[in-house]
Amino acid sequence: MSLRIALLGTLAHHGPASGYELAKRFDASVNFVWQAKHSQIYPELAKMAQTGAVTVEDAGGGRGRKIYTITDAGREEIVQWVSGEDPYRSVRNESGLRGFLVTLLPPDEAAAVMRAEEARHTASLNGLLWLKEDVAARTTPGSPSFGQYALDLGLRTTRMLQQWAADTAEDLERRAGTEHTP
Amino acid sequence: MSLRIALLGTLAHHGPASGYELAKRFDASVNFVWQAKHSQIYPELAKMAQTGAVTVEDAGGGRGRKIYTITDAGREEIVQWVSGEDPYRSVRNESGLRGFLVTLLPPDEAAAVMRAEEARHTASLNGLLWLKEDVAARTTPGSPSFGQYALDLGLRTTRMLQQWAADTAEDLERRAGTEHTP
DNA sequence: ATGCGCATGTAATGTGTTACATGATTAC
DNA sequence: GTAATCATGTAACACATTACATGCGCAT
Repeated sequence: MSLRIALLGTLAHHGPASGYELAKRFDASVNFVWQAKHSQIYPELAKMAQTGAVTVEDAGGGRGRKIYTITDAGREEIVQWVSGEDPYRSVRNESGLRGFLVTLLPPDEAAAVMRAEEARHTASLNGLLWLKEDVAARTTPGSPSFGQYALDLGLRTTRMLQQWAADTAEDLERRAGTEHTP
Repeated sequence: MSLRIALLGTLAHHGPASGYELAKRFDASVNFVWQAKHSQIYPELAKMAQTGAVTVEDAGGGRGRKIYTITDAGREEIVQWVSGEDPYRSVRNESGLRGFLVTLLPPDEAAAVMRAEEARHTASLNGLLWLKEDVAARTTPGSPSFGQYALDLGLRTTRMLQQWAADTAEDLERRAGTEHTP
């Protein structure tokens, strides 16, 4: 369900697109909250076309390129989902899982793992900051602006993760230093 | 793979447990980074017993209760995974996805959705703070302390999400106020 | 005896990943 | 001509959720 909604949202925000374009947009925006490969996106688009959430039209380019456009029914689906009262929130955070397990390594090795995570987060933070400038440059100030809140969330999440990795690494390094090597 | 590792990690941190206990521990700790239902946990434990990552022993209670214990091979699997160089980090954040889509609602409705999210995060933050006190009370100060970094990550994540929901709601409310109703 | 919490599992279905397969257009 | 990028799809497999099914022990 969530993938379907995420795709509809992307179509609603940025307008009609081909499956390929959609996959790239996905990578460049929703990516830090939801991920999907093209092999999952294509069948989902076909399914949505059948149920009337999107319309398809054939276009040139590549091997039979298709453009998908969201319908009113599709928009209605988004509204229903967003304002829905389902209390369950699915969560998956592989970086966080590492944090759970890192204490099982000796402090010095654990610290190295966390420094690597920190570097990874720094890199994606730079990517997001670049994206933000890019979006700001193309947006009229004061307008609703696509994915503004989501981008903000992405920045906050990445900064938090980076900071956590750095603090954890520091703590582990301190421990490794004061350790009585057995 | 990640579920397997998360289960092994839970066994390594808290010691031997039955599938049922493990499922509850999972809910109470790893929950905010990884989720799993008992129907996924039981078969995975059976599989791990076959490959020698854990050992099983039968115990009383219920309908044939079984206790699982991590082996050295299981610990080695964790170490390999944590220090592994796989750059892919799977992410799934349904709360975040809502943030992406909320701008598709009229500002006042969107604000209400975000206020509801904020309340949800406040509730889970309280749960984590309670958990933290509970853990602190049972842990010797200065010791490595199980899942310390992960709990810290949980607190930071939840606080960040709560703050983001509040800020977003505020912004949306401001917009709803200054709006020229069409 | 009725319901609740402990306890374990399976079956059907849905979602997601990896690998395979194909072909057009553009730049060098 | 050949490599990269655009472009779409399927098949096999792995992972996850929902629903079904069972049974013990304890409290009311």
